[in-house]
Amino acid sequence: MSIQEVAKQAGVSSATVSRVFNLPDKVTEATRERVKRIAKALGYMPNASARALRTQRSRVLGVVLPTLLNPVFAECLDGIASAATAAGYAILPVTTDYQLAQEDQAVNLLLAGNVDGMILVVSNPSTSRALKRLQAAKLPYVLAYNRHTAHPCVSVDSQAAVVALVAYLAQLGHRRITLVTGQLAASDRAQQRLRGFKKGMMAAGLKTSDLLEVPFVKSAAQDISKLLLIKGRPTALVCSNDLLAIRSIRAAHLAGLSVPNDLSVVGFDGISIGEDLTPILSTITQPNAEMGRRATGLLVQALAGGKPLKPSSSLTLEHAFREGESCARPAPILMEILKSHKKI
Amino acid sequence: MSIQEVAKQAGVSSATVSRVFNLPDKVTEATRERVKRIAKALGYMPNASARALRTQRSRVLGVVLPTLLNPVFAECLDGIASAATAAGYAILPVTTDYQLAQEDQAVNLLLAGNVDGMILVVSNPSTSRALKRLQAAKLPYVLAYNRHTAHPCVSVDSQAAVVALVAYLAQLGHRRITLVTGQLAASDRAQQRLRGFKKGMMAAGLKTSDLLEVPFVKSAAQDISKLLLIKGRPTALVCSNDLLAIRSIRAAHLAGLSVPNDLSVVGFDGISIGEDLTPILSTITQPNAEMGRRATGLLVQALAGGKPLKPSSSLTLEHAFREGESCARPAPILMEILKSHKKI
DNA sequence: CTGTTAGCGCTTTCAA
DNA sequence: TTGAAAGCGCTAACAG
Repeated sequence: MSIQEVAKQAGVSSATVSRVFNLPDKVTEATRERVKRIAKALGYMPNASARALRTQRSRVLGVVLPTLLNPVFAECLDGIASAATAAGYAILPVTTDYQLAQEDQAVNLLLAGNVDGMILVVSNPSTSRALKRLQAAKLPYVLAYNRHTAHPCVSVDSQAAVVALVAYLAQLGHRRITLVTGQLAASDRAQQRLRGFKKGMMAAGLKTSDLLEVPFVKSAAQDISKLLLIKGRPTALVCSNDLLAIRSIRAAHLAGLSVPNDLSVVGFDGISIGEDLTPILSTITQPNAEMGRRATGLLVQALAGGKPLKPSSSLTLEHAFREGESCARPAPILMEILKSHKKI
Repeated sequence: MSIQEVAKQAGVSSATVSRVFNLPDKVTEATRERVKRIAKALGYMPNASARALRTQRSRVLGVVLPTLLNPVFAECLDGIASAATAAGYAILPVTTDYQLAQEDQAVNLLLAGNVDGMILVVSNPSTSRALKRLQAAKLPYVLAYNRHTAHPCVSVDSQAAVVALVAYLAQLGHRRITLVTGQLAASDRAQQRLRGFKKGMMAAGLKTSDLLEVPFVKSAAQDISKLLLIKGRPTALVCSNDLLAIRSIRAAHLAGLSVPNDLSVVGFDGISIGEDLTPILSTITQPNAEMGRRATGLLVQALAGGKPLKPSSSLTLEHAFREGESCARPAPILMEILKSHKKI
């Protein structure tokens, strides 16, 4: 079903049919209606490839994400998808599994796919070769979650969030707080959160060396539970993301500790499932879907204007602390015991 | 960077350049290498739209899913994405939020997007208008999760799984088992699981009327907890999906019951996060990523053969029961109390 | 307001 | 083995 067929049936030229769909004002109402009717009857749908070839714009947005298995990114993609659809764009998502090599491949794939622009979450904007390629290709793009002065980003201020969180925990009475993080090298977010943690600990006058890097997802709960079995164990865990927080709660269980009575656990991300858990996950929430929507909005706007997206158009969205049920004041008795251990 | 440019620089015709990439055997090694070298130096990438227009195949697969917010489908999409990429296809996902109207729209959108085929999870294959359209358009497609003799499907035998599950619970000693389900009308899976439940209860000689339909996600935990506060409450909950199971565990908590001591909760889906929870979710697991991969494989194969995908090529994948920690033998004392309540 | 026409970049006969 | 040329379906000057 091509435009020619419709034109023939309607007794007009293909140009007129094209106008009916793209510049309806430039066609008489009479012909417009007739053409529409016939097009509909024939089930005509414009050929996207032909249109893209002719206009040099595919109306497709590439999306590069670490994984869909972490609900953070699934939620974000959901936001991207809805905003893109609303703006008349299709999306073409690719995952990288946090691997730099795959990041490169992903960008290549999308470049080859003629996308008009890209939304991406990279490991680290400073070192990403994929980003360099993108800039070389002069393709409009926007980063999500990443935060870097040299790139247009939509993100939250993770560092400030964690600073405030540590202050809150300290104020609750926690003195032994450990940061549980995934591979620091794999994510600038993890690094920012670490900086926030150090800063917060310093500000609270607490020693800041308590950090547990959990590189392997599989053994995370075991690794964390080991930490909880030692004398002078932490009374609170600040987890770099919600998935780690969930595993930390499991680790507490494995170590025979109850959350939040024996151990406070706080996450970061605000994945929606956290609200349904028992205990409800205490966490710093990010507006994940909104993050995707805003990133998409920025990109679509840039595309419409034909302008390159400037780093100065970066957006910092609001985060929030969700109290939840996995975080509490440390039990006074527990504090005494731990203190005495310290003295030994 | 067009093929013409490469041709000119290499001193050959565009046809030869095209052959170098598509039919390399039909070109002398010498020219092949030279063209490749120059193409690489120029950063040439074939234009996907032009190729699609010319060949009438976009190498894009449409994907229609209810939502990305349920990890089941995120996991499945992950499988689809990896299989599609491996086969040289891009994917174009659209979500329907379980709405029939959006299902229609989604299919239209993808049809307009010139996809070569579609993988979809619909509400109900029997009644789906979207599927009719697809068939009318003669576009190859395959359903995932859905199960219907008139369509090519990749699924698990939910009904049999639940029959076996109920038998297992009965054998553990449970007599009061309630099925917790989402909107039955919105999903054929829910209906199949219900059938399995009824069949299983019947086989175990238990009364089968215990069913709780929870239409609103928001209030799910509250709704379920009400059920748990009545006299003669169930000792086991069979949940139609893992998200409901998670909310049921919360409901138990709200009702002051502990899982699995006071109440057994079993889910359905096998979302990966279930293994990290405390208690580990007892559930019937489906191979979600594999489901996506197999569906993609079937579709890609059909596309390669130029054959329509027949219902007879449907695949039933293996499900399994994951014991987990949210399911146990009912406490004997509890049974006594409940029995006495029944007598009152 | 409408039609004619050129051509987007690629693949694929057909000839050489 | 390679090249010439047509044409996929559409849009956008340009002319009328």
